[in-house]
Amino acid sequence: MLTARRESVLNAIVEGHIDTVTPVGSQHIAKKWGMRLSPATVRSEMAELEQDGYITRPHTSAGGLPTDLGYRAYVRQFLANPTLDTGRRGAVRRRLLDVAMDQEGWARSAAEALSKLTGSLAVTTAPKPSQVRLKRIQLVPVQDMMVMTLVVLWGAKILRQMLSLEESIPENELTRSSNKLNHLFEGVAPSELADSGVELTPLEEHVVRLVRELMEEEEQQDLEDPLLEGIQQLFEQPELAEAEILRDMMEILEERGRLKKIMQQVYSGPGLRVAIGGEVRVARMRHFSIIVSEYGVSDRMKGVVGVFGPKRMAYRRNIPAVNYLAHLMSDAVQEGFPN
Amino acid sequence: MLTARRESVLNAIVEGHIDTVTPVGSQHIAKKWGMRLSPATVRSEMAELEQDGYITRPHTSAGGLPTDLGYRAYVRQFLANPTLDTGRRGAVRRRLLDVAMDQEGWARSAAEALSKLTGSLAVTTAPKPSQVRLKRIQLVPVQDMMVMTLVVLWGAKILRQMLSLEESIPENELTRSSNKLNHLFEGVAPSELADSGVELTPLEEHVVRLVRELMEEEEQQDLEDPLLEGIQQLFEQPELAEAEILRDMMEILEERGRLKKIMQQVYSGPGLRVAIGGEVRVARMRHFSIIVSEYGVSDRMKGVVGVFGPKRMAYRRNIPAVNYLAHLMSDAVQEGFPN
DNA sequence: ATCTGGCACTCTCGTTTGCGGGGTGCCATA
DNA sequence: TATGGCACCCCGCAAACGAGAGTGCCAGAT
Repeated sequence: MLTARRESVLNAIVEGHIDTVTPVGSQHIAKKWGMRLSPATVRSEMAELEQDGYITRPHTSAGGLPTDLGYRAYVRQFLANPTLDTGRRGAVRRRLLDVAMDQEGWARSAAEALSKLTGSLAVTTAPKPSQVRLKRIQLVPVQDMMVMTLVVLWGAKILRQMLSLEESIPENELTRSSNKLNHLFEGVAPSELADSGVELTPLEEHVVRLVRELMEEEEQQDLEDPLLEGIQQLFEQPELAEAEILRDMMEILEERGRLKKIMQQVYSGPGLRVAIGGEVRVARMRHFSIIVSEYGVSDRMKGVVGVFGPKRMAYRRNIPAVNYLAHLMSDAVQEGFPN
Repeated sequence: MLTARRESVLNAIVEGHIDTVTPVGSQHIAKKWGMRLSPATVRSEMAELEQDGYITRPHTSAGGLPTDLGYRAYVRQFLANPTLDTGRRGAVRRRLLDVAMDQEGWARSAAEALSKLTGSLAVTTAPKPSQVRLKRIQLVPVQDMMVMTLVVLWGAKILRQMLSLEESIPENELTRSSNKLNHLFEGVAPSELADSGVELTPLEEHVVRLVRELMEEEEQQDLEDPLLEGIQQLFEQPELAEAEILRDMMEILEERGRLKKIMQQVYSGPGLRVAIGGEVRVARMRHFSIIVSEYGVSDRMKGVVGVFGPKRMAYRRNIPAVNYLAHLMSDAVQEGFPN
């Protein structure tokens, strides 16, 4: 049973640990408490908390450290109503609605704002339309026998691929082919990108196949690649003195794909989620937590925004911040910006 | 005076330090030497080397450590004729000439190859034409009042920028404007992108101005952004146990621009350069070295390729490797590939 | 004139030892 | 049920110590 008082003790332990990094003992808590409880009483509560799995001790007769479960109980209270204090809102909002940028720039600047707001590593993905549709194909000759295929999709995403030809093809013919394909296939989904009923030249066939492949690949990903902002802040964290933890962090951040996978595992639907340490089944995450929220217009255009840091992060501050940014970004997307 | 024997001792110290990480003492050297010299003799040579600034000692009565000057003298011998043993060449060469990729993919795969070859962090920049010339402008409507401007340059570089309009403009008019501008300005340099003598609509004026700005910005950079491959290898290096060194490294790698600036400072012209520790005037580089070579066709299309690592890196292996890759990449560029 | 062995000395590093302090668990008591 | 008291635990730090690696220098051998 997690009585009210016991929960307060747990809160004190978590927050104590968050700012001191060390295990926190009963005296500390009793003191902070305003002397309404004696250390001895706190100790007995701590014994219960340990029994129930909310805290552990690094060794007998040491202070308490929150377990994942302990953090979870602590975090619960912020998930109920995560609103950011109004003070800091203005600047961020303005920044995000102001400039005309492409999606990636926009998402990056959101990450920057979030990073400033939280003092942690912020992660965003650019908004991605749920349907990949062709906007335009452009064939640009870059050299004899070599053509760059540019594919513009709905939502201003650009794909490109080099294409080497068997024979030289004059520029105006390339233009003609571009136009023809655009006419035939404007707005189609990848699956519709096949039999048009119209005669195609070998080059055009080739291009259609290529574009289809690119679009299918694009279709399989349901998030854009994550953008990180504020890596240096992470390096300030004292836990990284531990070589092993540092290594884990590097492995997670090194390859963008890895972080993306983790976020996908965590967010699963609208609303804000927190994954604490081992809660997400990835070994390297053991010492870290991640707060993730989806943003956008569900089933039309979405992305994710979040904060990554040591388990010992400032949830109290970060959860509302992520939530606020998710709403801001959703609003922007809803109003059709950026797009 | 750096006599032959003294130089050999220096070599032994540097190589000894490279594989043991620790200061290296006279016995070690005498042993490795094949017993042709006694430790005492070596000691007296070391005393001279210290006097002349080629080595230091962490404290009295400790082994020797190469100074930047010491490394410099050591490295000199590899700069004379840096050729890679033929064994490893084939695979790399094939990889680089094989696939049809865009420049960035190509440069990245070169970095990958170099990283594999050296076991270090490899850096490349995609080849960049010395002249920025317009290939094509494309205006793509992404939404009412919002147009994406795509600018394709010679060398298949793509720039893009969102453009918000004052009034809605129908798609076919955008296409017409694209065509008109392409006709007028195909192949021009940024400076020629002004008075065409032809009447332009306000939109077209705006686009021309925008394109010019983008191209001018592009023109100012003489290198593309560096691509890194093999970061994890760096993290294996024992020097990074030192928190301060780790921090320096992060600062250097964190922002691409910083590394780019360092490389620009170092390479300054064709041929291979090595910057050892403090030789390049950047505080964070104190514990690191970088080997850089320009590649490409001078004054037409160039990039750089290099290896970054702790001062204690395997110069003997890395210098020929970088040199080989630079030649390979130059050949490829010369043959007009990639392009 | 150069190299070498010997010797005293220095400095680092790992281990051991002792101790203070923060912390606990338990019990008797208010 | 909460509290104060008390014995005890264990970590972290500092001092002490010895072993080992290495030097500088000198006197003698080549």
